[in-house]
Amino acid sequence: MDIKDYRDLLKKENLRNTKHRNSILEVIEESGQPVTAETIYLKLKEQGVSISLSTVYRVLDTLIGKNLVVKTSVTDENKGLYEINSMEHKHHLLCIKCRKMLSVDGCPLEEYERELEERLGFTIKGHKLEMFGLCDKCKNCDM
Amino acid sequence: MDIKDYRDLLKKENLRNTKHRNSILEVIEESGQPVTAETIYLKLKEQGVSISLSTVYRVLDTLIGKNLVVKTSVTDENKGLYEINSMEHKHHLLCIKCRKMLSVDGCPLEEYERELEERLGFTIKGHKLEMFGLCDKCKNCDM
DNA sequence: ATTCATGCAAACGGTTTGCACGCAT
DNA sequence: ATGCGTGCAAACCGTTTGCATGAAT
Repeated sequence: MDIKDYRDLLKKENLRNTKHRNSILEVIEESGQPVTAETIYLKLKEQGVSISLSTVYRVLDTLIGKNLVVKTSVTDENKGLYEINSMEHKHHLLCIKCRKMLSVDGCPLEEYERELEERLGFTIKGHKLEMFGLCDKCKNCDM
Repeated sequence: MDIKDYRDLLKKENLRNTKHRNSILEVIEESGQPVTAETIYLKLKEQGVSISLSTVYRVLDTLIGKNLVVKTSVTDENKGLYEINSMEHKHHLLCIKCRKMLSVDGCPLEEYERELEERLGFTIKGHKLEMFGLCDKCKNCDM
């Protein structure tokens, strides 16, 4: 089933159905949080998939080109973070201790942006909001 | 006066008062928007200041260490963006056409964050909000 | 059979670092 | 006189690219 999962998705975008594209989509999807190219690469290696880092980057580029994946942000070490493009408007919550990242649906900014547009003569097309702090677990332990 | 401007600021932080530190602070401050290391470097060259790019980076690191400067974000080309640490809570508006960046004071997120904290058991320590769109000028011209 | 995907190694570009010299204290 | 700041070149690291090979259609 690994190999069939994303076949239709890829076909719809006129992309060839390759093992790598499938496994990369799978890794991103099931990790449930934004991941770096390196993470994808390592997870695949771990699963015994033979792949090169440049392929990961190329597949990511391809998938981004078809809007199946989005590069949502960048880690402290300047590594790009990628996730499935759910098309839903999401924001992120990063735990500064365990580095886990949560996605949050919904958005409190519509009114604010409308007010800013009026005040500044700017037309706002989008935004990116990242919050950071301590997650449930980390805030209750001392190390 | 170039040389005296930031002397006290530097002294207060136990930093030696050097020409480069002064001019870098000056360039960042008077540019009034987040700037890259390269921009700083080029502006200084333009002004006839002899400096190397690595010094720019080192001075930036030093100033960040003393909280005089903050690295607020990253350009599309992965260049870091630096600005004076005004200590005020600010957000940014980037014009996707002319690439000008505006800073906006104030923040509409307090309540939202409190609500999220309650809902998710997360303690939110901070956030970063970037908005993008078309500025006053750009939205009225076609090219 | 043709076109596109992949691996490898080399290139790239922003940033960092080691070392010798120079300047602020 | 001392220690910190600086320039230069080389290293570093995430990402991209050229080229030859392999797989999907």
